[in-house]
Amino acid sequence: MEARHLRYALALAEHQHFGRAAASLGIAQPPLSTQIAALEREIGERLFDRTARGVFPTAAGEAFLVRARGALTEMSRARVDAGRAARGETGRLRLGFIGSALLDPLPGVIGRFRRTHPDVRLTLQELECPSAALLAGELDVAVGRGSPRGAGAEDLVTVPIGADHLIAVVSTAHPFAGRPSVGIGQLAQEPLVVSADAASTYLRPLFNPDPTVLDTAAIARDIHTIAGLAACCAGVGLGPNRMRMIARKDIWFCDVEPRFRLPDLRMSVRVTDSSPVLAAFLSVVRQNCADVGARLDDLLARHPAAAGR
Amino acid sequence: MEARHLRYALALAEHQHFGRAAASLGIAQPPLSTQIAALEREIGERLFDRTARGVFPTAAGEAFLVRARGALTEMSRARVDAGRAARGETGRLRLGFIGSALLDPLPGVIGRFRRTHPDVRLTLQELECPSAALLAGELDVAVGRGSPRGAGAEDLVTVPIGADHLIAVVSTAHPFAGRPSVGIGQLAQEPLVVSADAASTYLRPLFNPDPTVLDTAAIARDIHTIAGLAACCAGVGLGPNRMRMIARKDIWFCDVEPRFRLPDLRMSVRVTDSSPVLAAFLSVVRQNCADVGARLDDLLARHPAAAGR
DNA sequence: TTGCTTTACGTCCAGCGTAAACATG
DNA sequence: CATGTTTACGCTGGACGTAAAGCAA
Repeated sequence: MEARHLRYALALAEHQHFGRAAASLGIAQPPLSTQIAALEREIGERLFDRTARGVFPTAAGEAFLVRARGALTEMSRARVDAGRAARGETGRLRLGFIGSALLDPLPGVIGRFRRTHPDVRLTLQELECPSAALLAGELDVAVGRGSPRGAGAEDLVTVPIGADHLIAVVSTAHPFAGRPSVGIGQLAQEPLVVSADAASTYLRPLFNPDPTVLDTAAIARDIHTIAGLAACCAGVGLGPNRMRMIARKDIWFCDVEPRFRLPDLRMSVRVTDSSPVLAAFLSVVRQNCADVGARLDDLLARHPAAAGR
Repeated sequence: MEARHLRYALALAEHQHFGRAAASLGIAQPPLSTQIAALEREIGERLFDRTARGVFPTAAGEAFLVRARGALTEMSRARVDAGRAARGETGRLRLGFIGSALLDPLPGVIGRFRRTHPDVRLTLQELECPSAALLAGELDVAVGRGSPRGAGAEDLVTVPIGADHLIAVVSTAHPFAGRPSVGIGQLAQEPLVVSADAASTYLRPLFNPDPTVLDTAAIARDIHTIAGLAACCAGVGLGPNRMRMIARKDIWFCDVEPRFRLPDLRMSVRVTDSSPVLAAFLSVVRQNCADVGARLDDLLARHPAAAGR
């Protein structure tokens, strides 16, 4: 049984007339007759009653036609669904990110992606180390800080998706409140509140030649906790400029002088991942984050394993 | 797109290898390759990734395969459903009957039919005049008494499906209680309870030469009411022998001497009705009611309009 | 007779098989 | 080089068209 037989049977049922049905199919009457006969022979039952007043489906024919319609519908859906999947309009994307990414680039990117790709199942997960989950195959996109390390890292491409610099946050009751900026020297006199990796790595050069002040800093898991501890007058919080998005009335933000650049927020994906959903997501990222497109294309072109793209 | 393309794509996805998939399909490798290529060209998307480690569906391919499976399932169901419908295993049968038919032939027939044809939607309806509803096209089978009249009656075939004779029913407090039989002469002395058509037609010869005793009889719509009125000592109920199936403790049944045969219970169907469900039902009736088969065959053979059977 | 379906038969395309060429690790 | 896929090409089955033959009203 071929799809042709189904189409012919449906046309015949619709027109109730071999001649008109054949015309609607763009073929002559006799072939239609032989094809219907062949179908009936294969099914083993008469599907149509040929009467003087027209051609009508038998009980078997009625039952057959219902399924025939279903089968042809599935076939047209197969075509449509394949196209949608190829364009990344359906499917699944697992995105892992560090919490602070939710403040700046992610809301715009994710919001736009959800609007333009409403039928993609988007899994969002806040993680301490998204790139590890990406390497483990639990994610499709990781947004974190620094470059991924570990086995398989050579199969990842990583692009910066947003630069940022250090600012300070204090309670409105703190002497710094109301000041647009503070100097690094002043900071070194204060008890500090920073994130764990900031304390251990990228903030240390800031306090050269004596980075030991960081060893006594309070440690917070995310920037909301930094702001909260600062609000408690537990110390001066240090974090990225995008922390200003936090709208608490009991805190005050100061620029840090001189401006100190923080490690870029970076997005990683597997180069071996040829998922159209990922491609669609990257395309949205390109539109939202300046300069990402060219860097991404460059990296992908250079990468030896980027065959399937 | 033809069903062949779906079968080939599914085989390829299953075996992840052109050669083995082709072998499983009973064709050589190159035709499979060309057919898959043709399918991909028609869909407009690559459906399979050909890698060194095997052939794997792309995202578009995955989406396509889901629908392809669905379409082929529908096609095999089309075949199965057509066969089942042709054998009368599915479909609908509307049966109308007079209440008293529920006592004798219908329980056996309907019970057997439901067991052997559980997927047929059987509509059962108690009616005063089932044959009228059959003529009106509201029924497929009518079980009633006497022969159908009216426009279109020549397109019906009617066979007797059970003979019966008259018995009397009285209260256990009635003088007749305990007697195996009563004579017709004794009945004429008593107040009677009969059905409407019995009073007006087929019971009148019983009381010749003076059928006027029936004019004062109480009229009941069904045999349960006859028995109930008899139980109230409202009179002597007259009805068919199958009335003995009624299991009330406050009534007593007597044969009527001499035995008086009642009009046969008859089953009517439209000769123009070629529904397989009806054929299956008639086949059950044949098995349950002796002699019906031969009579039915005879009537159908003689009928000029019985072409489609 | 008329209108419609089926049968008969010739034609041509398309799907298949064989053989060779081409990619890829 | 070995394995597997694609391209090339001849062949054949079957789907189509035309013409003629049933068939029912």
